[in-house]
Amino acid sequence: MTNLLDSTRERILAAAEELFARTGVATTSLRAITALARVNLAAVNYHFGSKDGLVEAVYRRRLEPLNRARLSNLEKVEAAAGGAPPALEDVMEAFIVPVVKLGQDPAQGGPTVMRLLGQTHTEAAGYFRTYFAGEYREVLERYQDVLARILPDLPPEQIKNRLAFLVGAMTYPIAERQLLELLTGEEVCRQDIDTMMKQLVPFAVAGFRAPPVSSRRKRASSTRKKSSSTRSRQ
Amino acid sequence: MTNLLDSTRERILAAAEELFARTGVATTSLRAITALARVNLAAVNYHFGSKDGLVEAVYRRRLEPLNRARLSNLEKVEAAAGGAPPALEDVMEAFIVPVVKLGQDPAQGGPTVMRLLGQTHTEAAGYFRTYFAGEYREVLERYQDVLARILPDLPPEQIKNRLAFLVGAMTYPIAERQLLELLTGEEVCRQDIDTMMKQLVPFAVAGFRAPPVSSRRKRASSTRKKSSSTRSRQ
DNA sequence: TCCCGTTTCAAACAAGCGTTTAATTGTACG
DNA sequence: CGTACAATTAAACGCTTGTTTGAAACGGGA
Repeated sequence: MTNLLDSTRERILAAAEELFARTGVATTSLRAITALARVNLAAVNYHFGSKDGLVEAVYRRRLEPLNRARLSNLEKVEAAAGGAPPALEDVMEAFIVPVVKLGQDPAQGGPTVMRLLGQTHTEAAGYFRTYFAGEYREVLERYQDVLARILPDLPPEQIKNRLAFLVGAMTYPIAERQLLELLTGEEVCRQDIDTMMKQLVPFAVAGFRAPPVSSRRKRASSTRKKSSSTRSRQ
Repeated sequence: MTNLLDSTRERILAAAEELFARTGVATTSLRAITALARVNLAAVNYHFGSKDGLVEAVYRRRLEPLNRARLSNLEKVEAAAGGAPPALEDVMEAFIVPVVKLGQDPAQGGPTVMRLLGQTHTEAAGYFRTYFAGEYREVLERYQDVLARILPDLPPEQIKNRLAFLVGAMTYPIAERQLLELLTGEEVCRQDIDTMMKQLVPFAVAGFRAPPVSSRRKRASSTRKKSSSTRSRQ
């Protein structure tokens, strides 16, 4: 049967993860993967059936623990709060911190896997849709429910939107770390992603606490006076 | 010389934009593009030199006006404020609204181009790095300077980080609209992207106004050991 | 030892890719 | 008209892609 270390299978997964994270799924050939893994080309089809099967395996290995951690973190936060709505900041951390830990722990993939996750919602969107949408949806719905209790004045669809903002704010800097370097100078990159993700917590907390956007009137007064310009053309 | 309507060139651009937005650059073949444009295969290399040249042309056509609008919007906001720091909300709108307008105006590309832009920072990152990094960087630096004046207590690197959060929060829902549908139900998609982007403004305003994260004291690490005390703020 | 299922291997496969060629058509101008 | 240049076309180029094949090597149980 399969060895516990299963060198071939594991090395294919590691090499594929590395290359997928670096240059994307579509542009990574099986030959590049098997060369890096120092394994025969046919081994991929033998162990994973197809390239698609390999892609699914690569992502599943990382996404499942991540989603499990997010759910269990949320349960803990709720349990600690008793029956009352938990603190918004705790909920944000329950969602964000598992990603930070993923990036910190080489056994879970380390920095490489962060870039891999960043591609989940773009390059690998097809596979994601096919294989993981259900599980991820469950996670988001759970968080949405809790957030609705914390922010009873915020309409459900605005909660959903802000959750999407949060996912984007988390995903983009992870995926585009090196691009960010070009765009904003080196300082963003000299600090590690962990620091950045921790700074995301107060940003998201404040964003969620922003007053609801009233649907009939275009804008209600924000937290501060807003004078000056009428809305000018583009 | 080139015709003003230049049917061949324009139809290649339109078809490529459509397919790039739908399935990405790497997985879109020149044959698929020319078939959709009902144009000969060799026309791409004749008019654009290579596939890379086509990719650059497709993105340049949309990115240049977008960045120009963001810069001129910012100038207007600053001019309207006189010498004083402009309102944060105006600055956020100056950054976000051009994207909304892009999605509303079919002449500028409409919804298709929104998905295209969503891929800018992932799939097309290579081309982006090569051709557009400089221009985009200039835009971000200008905004960063203005934000530094509005939020003097926020360290520059945290401004950069929050700008990255903003870009992500804007990019992701645009790029992954259909994925969002699967994840959070249909409501997110029944409303249009424009509404969503407008809701992003107060979210981002509040996020930027969040107090700076002090660098020396680091938060207790995990969700496990943490009192769920409400953080006083706002 | 032999056997048998599992795993590895080199080689080849058809299909699709971006690009190039050389010939043809279209079109404006002297 | 005829010439010159721009644009289009069908066909082919060489190369890479994911996948399959059939044989070789491995590794414990009888």
